[in-house]
Amino acid sequence: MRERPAVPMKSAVRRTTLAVDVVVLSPRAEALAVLLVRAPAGARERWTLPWDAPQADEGLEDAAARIAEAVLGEAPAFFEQVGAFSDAKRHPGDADVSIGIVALVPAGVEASSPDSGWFPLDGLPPLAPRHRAVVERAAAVARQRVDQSPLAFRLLPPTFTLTDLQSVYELLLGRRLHKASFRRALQASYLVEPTDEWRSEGRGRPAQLFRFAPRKRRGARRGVRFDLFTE
Amino acid sequence: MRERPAVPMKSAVRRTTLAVDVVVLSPRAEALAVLLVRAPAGARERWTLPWDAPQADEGLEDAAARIAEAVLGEAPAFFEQVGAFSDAKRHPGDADVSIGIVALVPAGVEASSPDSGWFPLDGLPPLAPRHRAVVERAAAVARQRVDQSPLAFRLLPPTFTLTDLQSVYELLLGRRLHKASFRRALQASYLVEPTDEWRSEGRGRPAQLFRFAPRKRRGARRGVRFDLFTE
DNA sequence: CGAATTAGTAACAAAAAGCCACTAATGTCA
DNA sequence: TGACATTAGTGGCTTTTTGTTACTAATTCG
Repeated sequence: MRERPAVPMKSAVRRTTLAVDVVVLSPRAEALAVLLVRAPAGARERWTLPWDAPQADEGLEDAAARIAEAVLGEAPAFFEQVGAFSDAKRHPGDADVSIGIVALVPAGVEASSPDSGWFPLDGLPPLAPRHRAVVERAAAVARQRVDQSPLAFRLLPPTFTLTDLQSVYELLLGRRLHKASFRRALQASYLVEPTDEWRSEGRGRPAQLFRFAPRKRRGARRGVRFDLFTE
Repeated sequence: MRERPAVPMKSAVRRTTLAVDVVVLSPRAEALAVLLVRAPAGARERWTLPWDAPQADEGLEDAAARIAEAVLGEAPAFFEQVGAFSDAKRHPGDADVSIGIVALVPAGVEASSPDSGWFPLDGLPPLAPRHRAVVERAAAVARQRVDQSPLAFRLLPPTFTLTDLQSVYELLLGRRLHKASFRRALQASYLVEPTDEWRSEGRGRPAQLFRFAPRKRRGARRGVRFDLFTE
């Protein structure tokens, strides 16, 4: 009856070129910043995301770790895929498909490569169109996940003040939060514990340092929230 | 100092084989179900996810639409990437990398291909290991996104009762919800509007039919919720 | 007709979040 | 040295949201 099978699963798999594009995010100078590397001479744009083709039998996250480590000197502690990008948008290596991966690095970590730099998300230099799309998606994913995953703690050193933590949340969410409410919610969550150290930052009362130490898992049996839709 | 450049972006892009694996989800018999197709004779497992290699210059979502349409007769209205899978886990076509894409179709839509069937998520037949991973990830993504995106409405016909809608939420969330709270939250969200039709389903009072018609965008200026962490 | 069944809502109680104002501990500088 | 500016941290009141119970409404079944 049918001229061809309804379920076309037998077509030969085409060979395509694949790239892993890494978006390393970190708070720099009161803004979320992306780590870019200088493009080789002759490239159309002067800066690109760190990227490479995955090696044989190398997982995508492993490839991302290797690529980020080459620029930073050490691998970030957090990675997450943000999507596969295959549209016609130009890639610096002309890869057919890019896997975008976001990595988070604490404030203060410096890149080991001199051919790299941190650029605030709202002040990026010209990038290949595909890289621009990957960065935008990565930022959107980070903002969307911030209260489903302890992302914010990956953007801070092992100990931090509660004001530091609140600043990271404000950075990701793009709005100011109320100090008392923020601390009350944090208290109820059992996510941090105080150390016995205090940091004096010039003027003002010294702040206690805390560390990320999630202890309990509350049921969180909440009703449905229809007002969180983002699309 | 270093023996090789810190930023290894010049390695030749390897050629890899790529597959798009589609997880079509729909509520069937009080459970979330996946659409599977019969594998060709000689395959190690009798069932697989619908999959294929993307054609030249075909976007990944376009490929997913084509693949799903071949089984269903029409393309689903909703697609979302759930990740790229590259680990050694075996794929039916031995693709190096799979892009997993979840598609949602309303309750009641029938497959046009006789070589296909709906299987509840907790009663799947043996699948290739990579396909099993893709299905698990797709279900996790659907569950995670249900209150950030109007997913639930994609699993229902154009008009539905509020009890239908609540049932879909309960299916996705895996727990019962309170009727009054659910309706109050829905009311406040301006996501649905009543039609002037009513449905009588055997015994009991007839229920009014509603349609998805999002009207307002509330600011949703809420504080941070630390209790929503899922990992 | 009355019991069973499903839809829909009012009203109250409990919990969470927003908000303001306060106290605490430091540095700055006249 | 002592007032003041500055940042940290908290108590407690108000407002909003959510959980819960218990009701009323409209239908079928027998």
